[in-house]
Amino acid sequence: MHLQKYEKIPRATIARLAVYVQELEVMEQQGIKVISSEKLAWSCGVNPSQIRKDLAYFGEFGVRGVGYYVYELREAIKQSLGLDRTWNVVMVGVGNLGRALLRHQLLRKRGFVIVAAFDCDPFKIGEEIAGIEVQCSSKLPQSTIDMGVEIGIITTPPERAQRAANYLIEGGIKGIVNFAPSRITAPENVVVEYVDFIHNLFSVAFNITQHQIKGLL
Amino acid sequence: MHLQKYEKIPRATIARLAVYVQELEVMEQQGIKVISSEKLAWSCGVNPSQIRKDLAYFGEFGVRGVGYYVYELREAIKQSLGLDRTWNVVMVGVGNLGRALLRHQLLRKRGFVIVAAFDCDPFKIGEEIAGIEVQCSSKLPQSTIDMGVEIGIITTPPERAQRAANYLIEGGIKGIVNFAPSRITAPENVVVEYVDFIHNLFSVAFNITQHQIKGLL
DNA sequence: TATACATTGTTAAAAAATTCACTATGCACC
DNA sequence: GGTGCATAGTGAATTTTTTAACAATGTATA
Repeated sequence: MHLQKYEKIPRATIARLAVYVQELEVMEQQGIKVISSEKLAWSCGVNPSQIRKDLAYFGEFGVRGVGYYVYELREAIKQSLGLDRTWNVVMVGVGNLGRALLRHQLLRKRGFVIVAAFDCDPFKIGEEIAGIEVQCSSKLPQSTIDMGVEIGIITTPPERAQRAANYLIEGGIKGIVNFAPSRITAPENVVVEYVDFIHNLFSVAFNITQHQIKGLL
Repeated sequence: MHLQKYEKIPRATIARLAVYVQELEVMEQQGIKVISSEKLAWSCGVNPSQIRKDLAYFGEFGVRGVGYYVYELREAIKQSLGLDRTWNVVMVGVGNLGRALLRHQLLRKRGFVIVAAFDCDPFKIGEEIAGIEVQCSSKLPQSTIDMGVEIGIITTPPERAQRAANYLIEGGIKGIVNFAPSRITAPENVVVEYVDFIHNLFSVAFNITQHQIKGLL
């Protein structure tokens, strides 16, 4: 096992590594066996040094004068990110987005297996989606403890996100991905990550506006 | 209208401004009229200076010794981001995620109105979701031109993302939000933004692993 | 009107991230 | 085995972003 240099790794590096994995998989499917940092950089839209630096946090994976072996690099990155295993996930809040995620194939393909789904709406409880039966939220803490679940996904409306988080925390969860557009508070030892694609729409809207302003100057 | 100082604005600032808007709305609902950068910072999980700096890119919105008027600040930020209008959006790819977004209320609430949806699957064409009829992708370029659409959302499988992008570009779109896990190429004048929540799961998984390693040391 | 206080706006310092430039090294071919 | 070439790894320089510190200024009170 490659031993990571003990140094704080930038958040941005983690995000990029995920992109590298993605692109390496595409290359693998295309039958490409070896890739240089320059070509990989080009297809990921980053600088080649950036890639080499990002990888350097975790070890040496390339061959000088040659490049990186696609398969090996991908595996090495996945291992570095802790993705050489599967993670059990529970979901709280079975609305439109929740359903879409439950049915989403890619999650499982990436090693994230949704093992249970919870909602507080009596009309939803008992419903089966993608082979998973929706359970009452009050059962959440005990279930996650029993099943040894480590990650929770929140897809409730924003006003119920904190309550969902509390259930998850009570259930001994270690990390939360919050899709609800609201901040939540959690103890230090619980990792919280926010997903909000409205931000990306904001960003696009802003950049379009900027482009137009620049065009006028 | 507040004139933005002509200076490049960090991407991270834009993302944070979106968070500020979110939290300001929560505060407004709670009847809070005035807020200091310190309190807002606390609830957004950032540093107070950060907030003041972020806002300074766009103008002066606060009152020294008092703070910021919640309503005014929110409006000012929205205006700064180009969100004091509605944006017409089209969607390409009506799978699970696409359907969820079509039914999502928050998009419209934020001023992003999905005016048309396209898919290349004959079984989906003609279907109506949330009041929008799915059309054949080949009609996309002409439709977006006719409707004056500026933003396109791609929710196709990754292998069809580039084709979707090409249609959108042909249709004179100005910005793309790509939910498919694959990079796309577009001309300079088209803004592209990627959304991939798998990254966030990766990040959580990684951080959990790190926590545990740190715990062992 | 002056004084105290709170909090912004802003400049300077610090920290972090990115990019550059160069060194080291593996491979292919002679 | 030696030479040339390509490309990874890395330390230094640069750029960007964040944080801290403080000066400016509006409000409230006497």
